[in-house]
Amino acid sequence: MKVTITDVAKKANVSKSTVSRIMNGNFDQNTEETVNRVLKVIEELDYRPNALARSLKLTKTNVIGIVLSNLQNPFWASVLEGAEEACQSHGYNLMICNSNNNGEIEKEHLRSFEMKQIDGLMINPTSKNLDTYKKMVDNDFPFISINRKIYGLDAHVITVDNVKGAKMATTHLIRQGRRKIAIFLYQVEGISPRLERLQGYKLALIENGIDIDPSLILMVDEKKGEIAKAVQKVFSADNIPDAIFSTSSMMTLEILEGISQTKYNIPKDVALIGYDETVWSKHLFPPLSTIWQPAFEMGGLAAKKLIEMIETKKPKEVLPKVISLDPQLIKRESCGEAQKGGVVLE
Amino acid sequence: MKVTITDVAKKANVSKSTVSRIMNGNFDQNTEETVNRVLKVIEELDYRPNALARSLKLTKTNVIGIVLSNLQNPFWASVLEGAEEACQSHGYNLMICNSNNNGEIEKEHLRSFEMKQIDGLMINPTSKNLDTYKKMVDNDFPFISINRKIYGLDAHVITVDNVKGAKMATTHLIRQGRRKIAIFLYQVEGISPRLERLQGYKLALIENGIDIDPSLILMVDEKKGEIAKAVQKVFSADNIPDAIFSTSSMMTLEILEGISQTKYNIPKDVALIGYDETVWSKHLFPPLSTIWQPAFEMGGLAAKKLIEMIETKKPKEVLPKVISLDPQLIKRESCGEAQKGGVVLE
DNA sequence: TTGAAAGCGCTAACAG
DNA sequence: CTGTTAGCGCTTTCAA
Repeated sequence: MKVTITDVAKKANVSKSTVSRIMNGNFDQNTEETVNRVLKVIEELDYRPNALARSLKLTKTNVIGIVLSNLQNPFWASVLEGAEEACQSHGYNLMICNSNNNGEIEKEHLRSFEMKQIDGLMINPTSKNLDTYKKMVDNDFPFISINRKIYGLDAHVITVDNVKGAKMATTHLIRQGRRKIAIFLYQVEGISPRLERLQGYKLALIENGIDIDPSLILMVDEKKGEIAKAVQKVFSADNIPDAIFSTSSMMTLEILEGISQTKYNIPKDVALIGYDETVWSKHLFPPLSTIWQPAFEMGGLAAKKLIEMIETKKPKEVLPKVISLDPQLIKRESCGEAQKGGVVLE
Repeated sequence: MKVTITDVAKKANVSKSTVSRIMNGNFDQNTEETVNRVLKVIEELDYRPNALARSLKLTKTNVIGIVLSNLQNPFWASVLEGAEEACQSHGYNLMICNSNNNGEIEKEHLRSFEMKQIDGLMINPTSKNLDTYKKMVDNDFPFISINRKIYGLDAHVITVDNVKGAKMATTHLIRQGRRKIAIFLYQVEGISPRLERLQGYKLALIENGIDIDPSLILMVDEKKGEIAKAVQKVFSADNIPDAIFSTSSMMTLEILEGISQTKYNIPKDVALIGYDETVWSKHLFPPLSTIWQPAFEMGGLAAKKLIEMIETKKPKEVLPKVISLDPQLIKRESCGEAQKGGVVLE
């Protein structure tokens, strides 16, 4: 049924080796006449080499695995697109799976990927399978972490500078005259962007001589409705914030909704800035200030680096191990100063 | 280096066949003693079968390919998540690629997928490679089209009823008292959802005794800025619409922006309804009425159907060939009637 | 310049 | 109940 290299060889009256050579572009090892004849047969038979057999022999699949945790978040959709584009242009295919931030599921996926003999792995790690990550790195398996650092493991990682981003956001609020700045965070759980955004927030306050008020640090569960609760709580407390720093784009929408159910007004009573610029940020009411992250670029860089690690066969020698990209502040009306003409990059 | 079935066999003092049988769960073909011994060695050696070798032998990879065109669009992100989840729960891996709606790129991806011996394909087809799709279907290769029908090809397809959705949207506008309803569409180019949404729009008008005004049918290029131009054009023409039906979520944001630059007000002067409910719809100003589509479900169903086609080995006998899911109307303030309490499903 | 043969790691008759 | 063997489709030495 399917046409194999043997079929081509027979029809062209040559051996499989010859076909193989020609398929792989070693034209100068054969007479022009044979080359043309074989090429013609390949065309006629519409022969496509079985990548499985080839990979088995070469122990190289040209497949890269990527495990992400939330494609609803446009940040990750962009990362994926960036990674896909880079893979494609370098001749690799992408095998994707979704961990949903669940360590068990992640572990299974990694196992499955390994059996499928992927050439390398890009991951937004749950951070719950340190031993597994470590084994890969130790075994010189090409591995790169995207967005999250893995504490206690000297792995390749590419992130956006979260301390910087959070500092920019918080500082912007301070410059707009706000002092009682609340931060909304998902439970930190040792996840580096969360830790670092909190740190950036604190640094900005300290640098500006503002005391850190623990009641303004809102750690919420990722469960539905938790954010609304937190908003309600903070606005019925003694110390009502005059600004909110939301550390995730999905969270921001819920905060907006929560605030709309209070008597407080954005930005008059409370300024709001969100992490992650999105297509909808500027269309919110009021238009939302955000921290933009180079997501597409990050995905692309991660893929390129991984491919370099794969192709040099010396993952550990591909430097630098840590790449940290720069975020940007996008100022809009939600922080209190109507920017005529819309966006202002700092 | 890597541990193979031979290593396990040697260490357990059995043949490869025995190990293979046990790996595949045929426990009753061996004495309990052997089974345990082999299992123990497998564990000790941390043996993971090479899926490449297995697939080569079995001509079955448990890999499904998916080609999409735009992950930025949350609709597709949801489809992908749905598909991924179904694959995962049925023991399949997903290989993903992005055609960017480009026929050439799509063709290359399909070729690459074929060589990688994927078991089946889900695709949002560009519709530019009819011959390729046809060959797959004719060869009994498991193939399913998502969201777009492929005219002239009797392939499996799963869509959301676009005529119905567009009719619901348009009818809603009419019921709100609007008569001069404009529709914004990307160039149709034989793409079924676009054709059908236009058709649904027309049907609604006809059923309500409203003449179709060609000047209110705005076909725009997918290039940046084209929508803004179209908005400007329509609002400086003689026949200014009192409602707009936007047929894509990204488009809607641009229309909103365009309108904000006119003197017209939503919903007072012009009502707006968008295709595709998104996380941000209800946070726009004013909150946007939309047509919701079961994207996650569609992805999941497509994957399950494909898997059935794969596993029965009789793709053509898996019925029905065409699945059409139902959209829903979500009413919000952008169409002119403030809905207290927010969402109202019809 | 070309071919024969071995082997990548696995499965599945078939035989015992 | 278990082992021997052939072979999936390819690449690559080695020899001619």
